[in-house]
Amino acid sequence: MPELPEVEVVRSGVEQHVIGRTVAAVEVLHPRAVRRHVPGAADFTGRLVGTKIMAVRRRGKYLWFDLSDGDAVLAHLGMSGQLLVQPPEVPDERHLRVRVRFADAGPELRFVDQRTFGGLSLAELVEVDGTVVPTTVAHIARDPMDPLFDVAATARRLRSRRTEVKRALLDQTLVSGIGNIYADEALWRVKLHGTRPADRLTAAQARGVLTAAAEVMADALRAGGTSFDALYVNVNGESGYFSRSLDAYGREGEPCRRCGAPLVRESFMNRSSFSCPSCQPKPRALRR
DNA sequence: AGGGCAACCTGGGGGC
DNA sequence: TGCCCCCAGGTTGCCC
Repeated sequence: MPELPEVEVVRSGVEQHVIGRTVAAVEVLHPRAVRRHVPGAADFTGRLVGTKIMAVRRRGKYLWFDLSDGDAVLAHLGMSGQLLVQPPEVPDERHLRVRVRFADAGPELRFVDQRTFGGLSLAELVEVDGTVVPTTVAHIARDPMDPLFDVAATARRLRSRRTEVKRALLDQTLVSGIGNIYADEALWRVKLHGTRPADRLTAAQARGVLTAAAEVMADALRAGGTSFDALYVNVNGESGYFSRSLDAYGREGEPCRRCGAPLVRESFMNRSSFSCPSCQPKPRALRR
């Protein structure tokens, strides 16, 4: 499942293949892929044709293409989305949703998505806090790898949340790019249980978990992006499988790499959380 | 206002 | 073998 590192791998991979190229034709093969583009598929296609791709940018898990007309194509991979650069003669992928052909007749850009949680849309650009982003991304916070990410300020906001720390880490309006996998990894690194109340963390703990998230992401990025879902494939069609195994996520029953205790899996928001029962003790019941 | 949570999807896997 | 149910999970939108 693509989180920030996977999306960055896709961004940097796609960038080399599409910048400076003019869109000649767009084919929407599944309407759900452009459902976020409210004016509809025909509008999406019509406005995209003839524009040139100027840049490929990212914030958190969102990716967008700056266009020569001043707008942008926003892409979100959802849980199974892929952006592939493929020669036109390559047969369509089973779950191909959108195809972008270029005027130079070179490789196409293809959006492939089995579970259809992802999608593309067109948006105007707007400046938010000194950075230009698509209007539909204006509410998304800077991610931990953003050069302008403010650890101290985000830690203060984190400590003001009356919720559990893992919930807060997954809130893209507080800090973006962190999904279920990297949240568990960051919490493991700083020995905090995900149900710890955010407003009971010390300033050092709050800064620590955010810094840990950035470090986990940097490690994953160096390894080419984590993914153990065969659905995730990078821009060249190669699996981004992380050769270095994770410390917490998916390791139920396996020994903690710090203390050896078997990790446990707990249900959380209809999904799974993995943690070390010894290093990351659950908070005692708290009186407020 | 802000937190919590159902709904949106598909395919793989387990149980029977 | 086949059917059914569960599971994975990011974001939105709605409820409280």
